[in-house]
Amino acid sequence: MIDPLLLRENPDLVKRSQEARGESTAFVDDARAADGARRAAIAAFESLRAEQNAFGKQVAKAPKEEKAALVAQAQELAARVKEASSAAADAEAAFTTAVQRIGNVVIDGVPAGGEDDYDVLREVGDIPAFGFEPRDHLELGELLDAIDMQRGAKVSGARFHYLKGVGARLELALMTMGLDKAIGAGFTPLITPTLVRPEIMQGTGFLGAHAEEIYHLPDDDLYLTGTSEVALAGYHADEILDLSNGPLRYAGWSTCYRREAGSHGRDTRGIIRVHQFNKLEMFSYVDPADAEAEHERLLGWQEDMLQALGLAYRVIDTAAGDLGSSAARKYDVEAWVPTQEAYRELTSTSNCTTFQARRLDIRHRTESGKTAPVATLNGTLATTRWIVAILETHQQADGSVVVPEALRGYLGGLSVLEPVVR
RNA sequence: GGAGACGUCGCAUAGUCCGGCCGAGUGCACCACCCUGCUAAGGUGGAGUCCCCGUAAGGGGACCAGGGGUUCAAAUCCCCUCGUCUCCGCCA
Repeated sequence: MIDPLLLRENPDLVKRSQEARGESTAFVDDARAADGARRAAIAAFESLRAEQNAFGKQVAKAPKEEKAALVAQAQELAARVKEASSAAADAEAAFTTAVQRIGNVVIDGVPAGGEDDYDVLREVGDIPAFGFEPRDHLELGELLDAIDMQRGAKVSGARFHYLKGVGARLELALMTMGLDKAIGAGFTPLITPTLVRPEIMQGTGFLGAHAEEIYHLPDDDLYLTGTSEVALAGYHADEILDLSNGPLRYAGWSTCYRREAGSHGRDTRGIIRVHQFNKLEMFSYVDPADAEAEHERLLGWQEDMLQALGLAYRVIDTAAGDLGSSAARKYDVEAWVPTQEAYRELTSTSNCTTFQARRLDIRHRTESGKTAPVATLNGTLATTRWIVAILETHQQADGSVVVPEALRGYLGGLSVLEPVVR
């Protein structure tokens, strides 16, 4: 949720943000009108309530013989209070609905427009060249007996897979390498719940435009998380944090579930787009003044990972229209996937400024002693999908795959993954 | 799955039976000051969160797990939900 004060005092800024996102500026006017109506309704209720409170004290103190008359009077007042109270509650709800239609105010410099309007910030690493026809990750995965899509489909359906043998080890190695990276940077490891309550899913902003992407268990009214961000953001919901010693940083390790509704036919081959995968996610709670610097730090750690794995990649500054409602800026790191001759997203890091924290009621105490919403940021350090880029980038003519040096320690010293003869 | 107990301001608790004098007492912790010849003890005062009006000083409202109800009036009575604990049963 955006800052109601900003809406009141600088609606034009909010409108410009909406325009950059390609969304309606009318939402801003609607929300402002709802804000005015809400405040008027609250004022009306509160003055009536004050009257009732004062009157109630008189009734309590009054001698017996006068009580009956006073109570009769109070009854009438009570009816008016009740009416004003529900009017105020309605106005409050209307305001909340209106303000929640507005996305986070994008940061200056974020390119306007939609999915294809990103800025490329930099390209790093050499695009691999092969003296042979490179195999795609699934062909390699099957040669190595590392990925089994057929059995995944048999057991769970399309877009499910088994990681087997070196495939399973590779994923654990990546995740563990990411975890070590995070721990080195001062993150606290956290293995998170993957089923969460509606209010947490709502609070993190995933029940809006992306609702159809999310698995829901109606019998228990719980949602399966599509990213550990949900549980990591919910972790400190309704709390006042102490940030006087710097940011609170968590590295969440969890399985993620996505319905992939609306992506039928896209990335149907292999493990690029699957319903269930694992992810190691950084999550920071910071003083809003430090948010943009933290964002750069998260991006830096992500790039360290890709560089250590010998992957060619580029960093893009995602356009406003492709941000999602909570983010004010988002950088994606995309690795080169040789057989697709394209960069594909491996990580994403978002600065949600105070937007997410406001909804989840996460605050910190400022130097003046007042409370204020914190800023939240998240960023990926490893996921199942990375296996795609690693296998394809480091493959050799015989179908074997050279293990990047940085990963060998996590694979018991294994330096080459060899095809399995069956 | 069955039975029961409980959920109060950072922590620990009082208040709930008998509704109004309870936004709420006490202890610890905390902050300021005072006192004390020293890492202890004592004294005085302060201190919750959110919202509304106001430039401000200040005023007002809400909040006793959450939601609803009864009532002129609810921490207190009733209902539902969530959570914690204990016992029994069951289980990968």
